[in-house]
Amino acid sequence: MTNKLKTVLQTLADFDERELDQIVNLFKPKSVKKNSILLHEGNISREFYYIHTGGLRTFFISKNGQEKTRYVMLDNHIGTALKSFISQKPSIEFVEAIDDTELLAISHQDFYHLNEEIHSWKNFYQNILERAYSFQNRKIEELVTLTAKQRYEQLLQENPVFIQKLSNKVLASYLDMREETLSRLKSQ
Amino acid sequence: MTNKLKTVLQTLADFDERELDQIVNLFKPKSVKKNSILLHEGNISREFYYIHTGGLRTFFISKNGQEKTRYVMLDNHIGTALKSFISQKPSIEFVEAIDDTELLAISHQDFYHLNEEIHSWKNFYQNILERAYSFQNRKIEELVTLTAKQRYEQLLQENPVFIQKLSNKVLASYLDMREETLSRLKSQ
DNA sequence: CATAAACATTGATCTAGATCAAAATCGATC
DNA sequence: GATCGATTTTGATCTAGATCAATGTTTATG
Repeated sequence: MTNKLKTVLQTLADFDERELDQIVNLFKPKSVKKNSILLHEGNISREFYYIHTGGLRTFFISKNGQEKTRYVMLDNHIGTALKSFISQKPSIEFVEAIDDTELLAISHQDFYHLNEEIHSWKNFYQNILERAYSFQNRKIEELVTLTAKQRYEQLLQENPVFIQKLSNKVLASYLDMREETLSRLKSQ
Repeated sequence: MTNKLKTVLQTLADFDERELDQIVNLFKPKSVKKNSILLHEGNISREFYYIHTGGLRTFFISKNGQEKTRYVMLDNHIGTALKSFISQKPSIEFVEAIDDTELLAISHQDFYHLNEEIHSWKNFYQNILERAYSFQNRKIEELVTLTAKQRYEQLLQENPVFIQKLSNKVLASYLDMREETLSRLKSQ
């Protein structure tokens, strides 16, 4: 499990073997059941995750009670409720397991501590932030230029695994449409 | 003009006086006329701006030819077409002066060079990225949870200067609605 | 200053996707 | 494996905001 994590870390910054060992030792294994909540709205996001198997999603609940999925992490991906993790202020987002999940978690404290201990960790974090920014940049473009159908078809092309692994309910909220609309799009 | 820039820089990271001098010397003054294009779609974003007076916006053009304003910088704010600036790949965004504008610009080369020369510059850049991420995070929340009217009213409350300084055309595209819709909301 | 071009307003109509409602299917638990 | 709750599908209707169109109003340019 930690070997795969090392590979992922190396794609994001230039660590030597000793540094990688030091880093992955700070990632603690965790098993969570489907539908369990790892972070509840109002609490501070204090962990950063690497997903070994299964998956997590972050979502928030709108004024009129609808769940809005912001981000999905599947096998071999990393992430967390980033806004609260950055600011260490209460999160408006939940983090939830969308499946039985095996993951590795590093605490916020250890994460920031690595900034001082390992020079490349700053580059790693910078890289995470740049990617998170670009991801959202694209999401905004999609929201303001594409129809529901186009958003669905683009995901089908670029990330079909999402459509296999997510429930319609979650997938619809990720694509910013109602379940009924997604159901109709699928049956075309 | 450079003194105000120093103040802004200091709110974002911890620089000493010597470092500030070194930094602001890399920012070159520029005067641009209203409606002039500082960055054209397809070109690489090679400058980062501090706006002294006037304002810039970034926008892109959708498949069906509509302008979509992503980001607006007014007096004493900083920014650029960030995605292309980060990746140094061709931009899908334009940068345009929304008014006659006096600004200071630092080149991408100098900007990244400062990463090696001034330790706190990494923190500065990290801070910029965190803010850019959070800004977009919020924008997505607004797009998926608020009505056109609510988005307009929120901006009226939080940033009325935008409503004074932007043309209806630009403001409407910033709020993701048509000019006609904005016009109707304003006259209520 | 005149004239064209860009921008803003107002009204009428249209439509993508939401909402409401009910039936059908799936899946966890005893 | 029967049962209850959650999820998905299907149909009917509604609506926020887009689109289309015409007119009024600023603003740039020779």
